Amino acid sequence: MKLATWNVNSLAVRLPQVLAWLESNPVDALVLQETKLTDDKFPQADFAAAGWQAQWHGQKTYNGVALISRTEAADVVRNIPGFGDEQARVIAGTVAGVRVIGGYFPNGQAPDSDKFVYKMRWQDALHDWVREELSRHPQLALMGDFNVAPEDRDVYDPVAWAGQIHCTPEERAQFQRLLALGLTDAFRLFEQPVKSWSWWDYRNLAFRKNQGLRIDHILVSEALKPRVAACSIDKLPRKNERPSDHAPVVVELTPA
DNA sequence: ATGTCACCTGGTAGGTGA
Repeated sequence: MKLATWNVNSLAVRLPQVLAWLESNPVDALVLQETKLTDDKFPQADFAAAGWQAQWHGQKTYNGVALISRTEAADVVRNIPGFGDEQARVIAGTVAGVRVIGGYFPNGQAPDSDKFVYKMRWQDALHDWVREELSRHPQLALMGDFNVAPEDRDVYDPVAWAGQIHCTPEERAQFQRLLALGLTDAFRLFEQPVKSWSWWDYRNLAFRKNQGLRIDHILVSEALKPRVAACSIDKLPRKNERPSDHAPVVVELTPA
């Protein structure tokens, strides 16, 4: 069984790439971020024609998430229950016995901005809700674009990025609070190449120079952790002619 | 090199967010 996450930076632009990637990578579930589509524009028929189920939660212009799966997701939740939010950032569902939560964490813009305050509030709410979800669904994967580089080894230039957005102590503390719920960063369960990133800025020839951050993550619960067989970042789609700025992250699970 | 991309409004450019 395989699960994956990918920030596609506009599903309208990237739909052909997503369908092609799914054909080469037939995962059981894929969560998407930054679909940037209102719900009426979601390309459900295109996924269905390719043999995929889809659940989605979108809005105009910004954000937007989706859960693509081979079998239909059960108990689907959109956004964090009880947390009033205009922004479409969460979709969750149970696929093949695993609770899959896909999140597009707020960017935060800058540590002294209102958007950073929102990022912290959003993460507080997410934390408390994930704790409840874990009690209901021991086998759980929280994955998505976290917009946080958890450690300096997740940053191409940690000195330049020190204290900058994605690297502040507050964001890293929030990441640790999620781990303290009993979640594990699946990527770090394995030896990985140094300078492993999931995002490269479109500017500055960052991908060519491999200047990136690892901000897309798959966190697994204690009950799911023994099943994790592999976890990797697929850089291939970032080499496309018109790529997303993010690469997919994939986790492989042994059968339950 | 702040060297890009995607979206919007409202127009053939400028602003916003990432």
